[in-house]
Amino acid sequence: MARQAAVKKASDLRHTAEERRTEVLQAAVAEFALHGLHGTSTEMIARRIGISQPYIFRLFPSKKALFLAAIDQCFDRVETAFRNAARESAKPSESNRHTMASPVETRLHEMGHAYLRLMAKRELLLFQMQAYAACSDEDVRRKVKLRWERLMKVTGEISGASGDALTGFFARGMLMNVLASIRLVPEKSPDKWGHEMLGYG
Amino acid sequence: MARQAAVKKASDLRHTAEERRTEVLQAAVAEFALHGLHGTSTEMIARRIGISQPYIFRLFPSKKALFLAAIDQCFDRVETAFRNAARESAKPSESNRHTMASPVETRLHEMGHAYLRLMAKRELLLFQMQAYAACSDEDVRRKVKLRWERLMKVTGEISGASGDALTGFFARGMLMNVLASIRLVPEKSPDKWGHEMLGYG
DNA sequence: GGACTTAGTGAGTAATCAGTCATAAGGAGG
DNA sequence: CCTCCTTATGACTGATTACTCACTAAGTCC
Repeated sequence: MARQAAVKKASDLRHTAEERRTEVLQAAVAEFALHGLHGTSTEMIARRIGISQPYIFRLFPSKKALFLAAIDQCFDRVETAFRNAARESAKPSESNRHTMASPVETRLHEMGHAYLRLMAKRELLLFQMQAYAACSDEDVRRKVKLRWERLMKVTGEISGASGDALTGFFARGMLMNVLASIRLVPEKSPDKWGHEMLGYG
Repeated sequence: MARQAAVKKASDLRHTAEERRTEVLQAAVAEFALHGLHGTSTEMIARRIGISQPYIFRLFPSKKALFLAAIDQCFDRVETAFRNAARESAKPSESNRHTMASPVETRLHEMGHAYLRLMAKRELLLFQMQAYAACSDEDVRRKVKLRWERLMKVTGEISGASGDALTGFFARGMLMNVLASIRLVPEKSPDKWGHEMLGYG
């Protein structure tokens, strides 16, 4: 509290390199989400957290390496959200006790909601689109492909969903991504829309 | 024919401005598809068709204007393909005479195939992803949103599909876009995959 | 308090960028 | 031949870029 009037730098204190790396990664996701790999300068990322631009290159070997790390972080967050949702839906609760749905359907449905909640912040959503767009770069493509395969595998395992239901699940997710990117949402309330997107239309 | 040994420029002849505009637009789609709005330089576009970079700015007021024109062109191509597919599927043919499907299903199915054929070239596919990614720019977003609304409306009208079937149709399309962008195709043959994507899995 | 490590920066560099402008050059009509 | 319009370019500019490097300063251990 006493620091309040320290005047100068936003980042008064020295942090550990690991803390900084985390900060940079977070800022990178936010900036890359808005302007993409080529549209984002390392200067923009640095300014966002109040460090000097050269310091980025002490923490990450190159801009692309930072972008690749951001991809990993985003897929990690989705994967974690899915795992938590599946674990939650295992125990009976107010959200699923009144349905007649099969456990597989319940789990998928819960995971869909978790995805909606994650994407509501728009940052992950937009970054995802930037990652797909940057796939002409072979390194980016390799990483995104790897994480997609893993995500589909994991999702299938923890939900128990078959190939067809799984395809439908991801298809709806991707449509939602696009429509949310362009802010095109059916006239009805977005909540209802999200609900329908999950297969309850 | 006599010109063959003229040595110097790829574009020997002078063209009309309108012809050039078309060439530039085509080249722009190809380059933007690979490297995005910010990753593509006007120099790259110019080189692709053998004109000087400044001449681009005689034909289009700015790089962004060119990008916006490219968006229109791509949506036009999809829309045309859909219209043709719907018209084709109206008359009985070997591709639909043996099915028990309703006319609406037949039309949607045919339009899905038309989309697959369009996207097979990958150029439109990748450009589409770049357009979505560039939607943090308000002008881009407005244009893409407008064309999406129009495409959904037109698709509904000419196929006769209801809201739900339509959502499923576009959802599958978007999943296909993403999976094709990252070249992630189920183990099975891509043909079969495409077929399943259209709802025959 | 001195030696050493780690966090962090200021100043620079060579390259690339979108966009401007003066001007060349091809072709059509006289 | 000359005139005139359109197509097209070379040379340029000021801004921005990813990335480097020599350096400072904050902690830390003895």
